[in-house]
Amino acid sequence: VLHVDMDQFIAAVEVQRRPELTGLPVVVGGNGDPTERAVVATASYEARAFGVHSGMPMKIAVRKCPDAVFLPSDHAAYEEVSARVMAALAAVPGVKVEIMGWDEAFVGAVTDDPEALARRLQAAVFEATELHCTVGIGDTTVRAKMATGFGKPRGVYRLTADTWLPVLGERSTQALWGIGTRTSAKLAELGIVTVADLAAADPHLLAERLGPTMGPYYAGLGRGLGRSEVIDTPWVARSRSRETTYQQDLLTWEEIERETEVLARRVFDDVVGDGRPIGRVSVKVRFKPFFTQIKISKLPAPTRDADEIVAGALRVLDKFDHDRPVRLLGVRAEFVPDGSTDARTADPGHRR
DNA sequence: TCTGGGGTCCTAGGACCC
DNA sequence: TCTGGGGTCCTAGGACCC
Repeated sequence: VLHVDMDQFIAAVEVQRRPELTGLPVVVGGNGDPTERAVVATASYEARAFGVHSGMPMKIAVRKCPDAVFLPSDHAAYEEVSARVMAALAAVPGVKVEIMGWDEAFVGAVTDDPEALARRLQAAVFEATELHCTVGIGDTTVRAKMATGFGKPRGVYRLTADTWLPVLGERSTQALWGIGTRTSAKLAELGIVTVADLAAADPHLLAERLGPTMGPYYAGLGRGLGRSEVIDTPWVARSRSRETTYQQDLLTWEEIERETEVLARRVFDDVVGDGRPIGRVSVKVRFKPFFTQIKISKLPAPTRDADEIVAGALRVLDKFDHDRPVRLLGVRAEFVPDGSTDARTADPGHRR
């Protein structure tokens, strides 16, 4: 299993089409206006030196680095480059490609020389895009994914069953793919702090404290265990959603209903081409100052009709408090589940 | 200090039925 | 009048990822 991850993807795309930005602090996020409610999608290395990082509110970023170049996030541009990256990978003979996001993919192959294959993948991506990537190698998706971090930038790195603990054993469990701050804190309460601790933990205890599926999964994660096959069948989306943070809080219920309808129609536009019916609709409301609730409801019957999706969203919306300022609204439509299960589902925690 | 947008899956509890 | 055990469906909330 190889994990291909583009280096500084968004910043690299932006600098590539504006070479005059080379060497400058560049911050991409929102619509490029750092006075608005938005967060940083990517900061160039030069901007990072000022303490700017992705996820940071743009308002904070401009305070830390007032001279940075602020650019709007341009999804269409990143998608176009991403498609070329994925096509270049898929064109390498003898590989399977599993796309994991705009800028990363697993590549499966049978080879005696995975490092040589990794270099071939890097060359193929560079030829197609003139952009650089890093390749991690492992015998599971977890080992390959974790290896990538050690190869950045432009490198190749391999993790094996033998090197997993020597390399990662002393790191915090939070370094692992699929363990964030919450789970890391829960594990710490059990005395499990490092990857080595987790590797040695009792799966039964973890099942008791973290759930019958996730507990044993985390125990395996500590040892680098995971899926060893790359699945190249196209991903079938479970849902589509649209959400908006308003620059000014919405204050009247009429306005909140109007905006919910706008979002619901946008979701309809996204799903109409798919052909599959919608079975459930959910609405997300973020109240002032930052309290978020999601409510969901099954539709009376599966539908492909715009008005029924809108009506469903408005029925769900009506269950929220009517008299509080709203800073975000979201609408999600779920396709009717089709019963057949994707093998990726056997790999809990991430998108599989 | 102010916290985006788009996704996936797991867990737990209540309602309801036999 | 007070009550077990098992199962399914539904929704809310949580956690994580890119």
